[in-house]
Amino acid sequence: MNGRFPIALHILTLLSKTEEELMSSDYIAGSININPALARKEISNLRNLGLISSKEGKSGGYTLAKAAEQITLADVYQAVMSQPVLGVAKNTPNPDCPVGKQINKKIDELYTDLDKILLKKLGSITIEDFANQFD
Amino acid sequence: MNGRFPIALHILTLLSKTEEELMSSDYIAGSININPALARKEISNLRNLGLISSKEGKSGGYTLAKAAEQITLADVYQAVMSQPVLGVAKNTPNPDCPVGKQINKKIDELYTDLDKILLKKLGSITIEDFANQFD
DNA sequence: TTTACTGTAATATTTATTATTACAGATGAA
DNA sequence: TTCATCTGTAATAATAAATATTACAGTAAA
Repeated sequence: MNGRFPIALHILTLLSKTEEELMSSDYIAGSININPALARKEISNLRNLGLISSKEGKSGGYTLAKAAEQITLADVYQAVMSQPVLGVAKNTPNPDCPVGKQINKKIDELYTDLDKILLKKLGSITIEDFANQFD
Repeated sequence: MNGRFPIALHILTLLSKTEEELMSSDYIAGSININPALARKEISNLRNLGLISSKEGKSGGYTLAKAAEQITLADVYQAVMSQPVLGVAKNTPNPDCPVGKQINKKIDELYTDLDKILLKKLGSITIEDFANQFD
């Protein structure tokens, strides 16, 4: 996984802390300490996935699109992961070698198993759970 | 995780296929289709961890340092992972924000949990198991 | 003493990530 | 109506990480 998971989780946690009022990308970016455009980009992704609502224009900003107890860390994980956790087997091994010939397939199967296990755990933790750890 | 896991797993799987004879880095690199120096670098790491034995000089090469059923994928995982699977929370969030102040710690705790789960699964699969999937 | 290996460092190249800049479009308020 | 403030998004630049390459010293067998 990459640095997007912490960022997405941070964003959603912040939003869960303010029920009604809209939060700006500047504020969010300031809390995470990243560039506002980068924050907006990730928010955009999260919005496309139905996790965040936005309002444009003056005094616009963001809120959660659903209750914090209805968003799990599995949603976050899937939002930011383009590839399986353990990375992709991106070698092109020698097809004349019995091992090389099949190893990518076998590694993919393993990764699928591991992903399932991770998702199960992540699916058991909601944003509400996570956010409740903070003061 | 990065591309090193597939490479290390490939190497150990290959070695498990030849009981006694030594295998050269050229052959190994050829099967994986990577540079021999890169293969030797990973092998060197695996050797330092007691998973591979090597012999220098003419007709030198590599063998497993222990039986394939005594090496698990958790060993491989730990050999190649310097960081937790999900990456490190490497932002330096705003310490004046209650969330920013503590989020790295909380994310680290989560990652530790997830790592444990992955290691449990990986620890249940040996190189022998994995290699037996191949013809 | 030549040949075929490993061991390792130094460096180059490529790829991925992250940051920055810029600006059009939307909305509310003076 | 026009100004200020915000989102949305693209284009680009900068940085960091992964991977590949080259080179060669050291070791051991023949």
